[in-house]
Amino acid sequence: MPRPRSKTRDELVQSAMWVFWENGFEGTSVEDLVSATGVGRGAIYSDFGGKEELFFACLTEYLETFMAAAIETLRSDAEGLDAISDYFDYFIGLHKKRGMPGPGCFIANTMTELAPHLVEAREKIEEHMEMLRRSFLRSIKQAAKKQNSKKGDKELNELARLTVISTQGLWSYARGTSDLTALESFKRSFLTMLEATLGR
Amino acid sequence: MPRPRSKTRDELVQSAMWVFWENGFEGTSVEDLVSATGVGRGAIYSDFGGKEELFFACLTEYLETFMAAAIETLRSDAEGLDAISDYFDYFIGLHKKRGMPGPGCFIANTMTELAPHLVEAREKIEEHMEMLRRSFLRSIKQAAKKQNSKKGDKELNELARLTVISTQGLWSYARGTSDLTALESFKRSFLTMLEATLGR
DNA sequence: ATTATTATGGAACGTTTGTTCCAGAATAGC
DNA sequence: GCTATTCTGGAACAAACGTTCCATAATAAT
Repeated sequence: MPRPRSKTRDELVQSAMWVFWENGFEGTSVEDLVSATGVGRGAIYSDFGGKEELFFACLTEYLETFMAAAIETLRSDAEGLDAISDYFDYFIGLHKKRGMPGPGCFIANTMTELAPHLVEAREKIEEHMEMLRRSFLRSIKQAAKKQNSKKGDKELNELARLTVISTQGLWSYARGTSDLTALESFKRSFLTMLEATLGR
Repeated sequence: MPRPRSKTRDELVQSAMWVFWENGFEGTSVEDLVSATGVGRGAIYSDFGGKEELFFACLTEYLETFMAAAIETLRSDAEGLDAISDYFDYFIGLHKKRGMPGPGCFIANTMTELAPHLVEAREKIEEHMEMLRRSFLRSIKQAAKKQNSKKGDKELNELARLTVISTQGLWSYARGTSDLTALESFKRSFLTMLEATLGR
């Protein structure tokens, strides 16, 4: 008996996600969202309550779909540094598809724009960073074992966090340059560094 | 004969710089600037023409004073990796003084927020990144020589760029965490990695 | 003191912002 | 075909935005 929706809630979130990802929270107006999603203002407010709630729904969607798939590359077939290489390829592939300067990482963008002033955003981001760090740690431990590394647990943990932070830097950098090869070059150098460091 | 200024143009830029640095371009209203600088709206428009022009003046000020001093740490007394360590300390010291979550790096913030959509910002940033890369390269070459590294010029160049990107990641990260020790930990790990990589 | 000159800061501008609201459109069951 | 239900999208809103403008204040020169 209800009138059917032209777009489901999930479809709306997915369309809006790209807009927020590219332009940030402040850089996106509700008008932008309306014209990008093809949905009326009423729908946004009846479904989410406001721009900020929609933004957080998009952030969650990003974590649960896009980012989850990226992390999945760290847990699938490849092992050790090869897995980390796959993680890079996943993001670089996106930028190859979307063109440069690219969208970067939605989480990294939000960290820069909102985290200092919005506790809610900061908590969500810190939680995600922890998950990413643990996934990197797993691959790094595999690599350390394979190389008979003498590094202790504490050092491997620090390397995992360093990988998280450096990686966020790369995705930020991807928003500021037109040079796609810089991303490939970073990946190569970073893996070389990791290998050299573990081989001690 | 003219009425003297309550604040010189340079003082205005310096006050405004901190506001833009903390809150970004979109996140800062002209009202914010007025109350932060203690200057009337008229002054902003007669001196700069508008919000965007003032923003770029602040970006330039940041590069010429704050960032120039940071790069100076790479060229002064310390050599090789010690110089890079000093560069880290310079920024970490700022965050120690200002409190966490910190302001990060004005350039890195602008790269994330404006670079994809504003060519003018992108060019200014790319130019600065090049300068920073060359400065890192100088220190890295010193370190390579000291360690009798077998790395070729191409690899050292890639390491310098990686250092730029990773570092930007750290300053972004500083906006999203309350944990100051994470910055110190990153510095330590990163220098360890650089040393291990060069010693090959 | 008077005048000439220039910065000042608040009033007022038209837009654009995020949000609210509701008449009407669109379907499912009868 | 009619009714009940609920989603739709544009009209309308106050607030905030960036910007313009000008009477006023404040000095330096006369």
